[in-house]
Amino acid sequence: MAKKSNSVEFETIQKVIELIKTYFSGKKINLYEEIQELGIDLSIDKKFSSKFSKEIIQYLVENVNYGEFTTYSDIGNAINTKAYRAIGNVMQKNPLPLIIPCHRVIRKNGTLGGFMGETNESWQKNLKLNLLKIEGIK
DNA sequence: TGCATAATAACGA
DNA sequence: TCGTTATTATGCA
Repeated sequence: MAKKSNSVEFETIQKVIELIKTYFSGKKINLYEEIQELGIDLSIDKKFSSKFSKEIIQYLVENVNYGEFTTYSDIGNAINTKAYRAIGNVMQKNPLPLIIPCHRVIRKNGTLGGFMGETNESWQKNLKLNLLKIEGIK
């Protein structure tokens, strides 16, 4: 039976789940690369429209690996802007949280910042903290 | 505590 | 569409 080019085999999904399990077990893997190697198209060009947002995401997937973290101002320096709030806006629209490591972006003063649109105490923000703990950051 | 700074959503016209 | 305004996962004086 013919499968559409943009559909994904169940087997592939299982592999993705294994990757995520591996990630949560504490092993250092690059989810973005590993998942893309399974043949799933995660190209940033398709997920983000503006050049501004592409630069931010590219910086993240290329420079912030497992166990590392960055700050909103670091990203600002990297792409030559002081619009730190705009960077947060891009994160909020991240279609692939976890895979694109927006949880590794924290505030310069050491506090967490937000996650998945939430700034107050919430399960989303708590999740961010726990992800960082798993990676040995916080 | 205020202001700068860029993107985006929400409006009206 | 297009201009204006409010909002934002920030940072710094």
